[in-house]
Amino acid sequence: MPEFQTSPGMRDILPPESARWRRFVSVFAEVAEGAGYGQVISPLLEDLGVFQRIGDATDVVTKEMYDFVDKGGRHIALRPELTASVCRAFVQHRPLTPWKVWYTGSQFRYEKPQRGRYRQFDQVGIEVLGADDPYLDVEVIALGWEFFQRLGLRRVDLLVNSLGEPDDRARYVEALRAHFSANLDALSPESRVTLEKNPLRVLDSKREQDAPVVAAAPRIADFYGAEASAHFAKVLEGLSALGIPFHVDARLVRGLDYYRRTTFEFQGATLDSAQNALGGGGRYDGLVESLGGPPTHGVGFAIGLDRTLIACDDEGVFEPPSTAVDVFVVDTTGGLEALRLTGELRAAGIRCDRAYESRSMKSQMKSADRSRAPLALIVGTDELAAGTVVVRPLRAERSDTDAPPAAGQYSIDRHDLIDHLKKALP
RNA sequence: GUGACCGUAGCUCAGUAGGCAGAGCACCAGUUUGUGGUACUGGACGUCGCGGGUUCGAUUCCCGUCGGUCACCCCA
Repeated sequence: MPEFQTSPGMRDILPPESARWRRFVSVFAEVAEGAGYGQVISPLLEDLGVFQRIGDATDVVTKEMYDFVDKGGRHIALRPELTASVCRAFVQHRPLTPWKVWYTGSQFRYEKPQRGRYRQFDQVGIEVLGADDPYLDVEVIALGWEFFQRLGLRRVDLLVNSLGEPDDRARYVEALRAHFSANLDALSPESRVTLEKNPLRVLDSKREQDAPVVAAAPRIADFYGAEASAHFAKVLEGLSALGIPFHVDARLVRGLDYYRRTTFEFQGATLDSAQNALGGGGRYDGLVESLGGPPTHGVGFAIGLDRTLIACDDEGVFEPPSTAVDVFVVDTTGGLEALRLTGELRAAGIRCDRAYESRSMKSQMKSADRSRAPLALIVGTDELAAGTVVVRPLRAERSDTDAPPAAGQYSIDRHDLIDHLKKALP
């Protein structure tokens, strides 16, 4: 074991997986920018208070934040999520509304790591600030759905719910508290603790013991006022109009307290229930205000890279992209010619690699094969003297084992090489 | 934070009732004096996660610790 390794819950993303990450983000950028969303790049660090406004009943804020006092005495936190940062940026810069933005980046939560759950994790997401249209909720959900489709995922379930207006929600929480308190004996000890802090979360319990009491709990739908009912009905109408399959899950409550009215979650059907949330979001009217801004509507979602990529693996879609170069230069004259040639080729936009340390031709050809380049360019003493280069197609089936080793290759004048390659390469 | 299981080569894993550390794959080289897939031959690679204890002797037994996986919790 090396002396130094990554901290718990932190990882290195190496090639070729790193190329897949980059493409993941670029696919998301295409979806978002194709709908008029611009990218926000916000700092990794924020004043601790920005996140404390999210709510003091959420573990993300109370137990899981990386925070410290900087050299200037400021109390700083590594961002545990991005919605609060976006809202802070909105309050600070006051852009025109509706403000439609997308983002990507690392977030930090001090949790015990598991598969699909890391202390530094990446998300992509969108937020829209300053519009109350229920069809906007639908647009936001549809963009998330579209993104999963583009990745090739087919086994993603969309769950939607409404938490009602703040008043509705407050009355519902009281009803829940009453219900669970009356059935305290039947609840698991863990849920009794949860009940004290946040009765909504008890609905989320995965313990079998809690199932009967949870099933008998009051339904949020019975507490909607006229406004919330109308908004939710329009959301469902819009989803149906777009042909996006969904089901309403009255027990869907999200972990962050700021959600109101619409909430939704994308679940990977191939994942175990413990870590099956690929992404989620909802409407959070009121968050901007709590950060010192004007009353502002907000809606958005975030999608986790790790879990979504695990789902892609499970479904066998969105493979890592090939990072192969176009040609591989083999130089048996000492390497200076390879240095010149790769420089010229790269300047001409031809992607190329080479071998080093003056290895044998056999060894260099082996490297060429491994590089997955379609062509090898071979320069030996004869070619160097004659001003030519041998072009050898690689990766072809060499079924004819009796053919001479050099079959299929050809020599070309050094001056014609770049033009020739530009035509020969796909 | 709680609980269970696991840490031996770059990777996947054997193994030792406590006595010089193993395989397959991968890597390097040769068989092939200028040519990549197969085959054969050879080579390099380990503080057996770390620290302490017991012992003549510990990778093996005991304790601790760090790391990983899984479940709870939480969430992406």
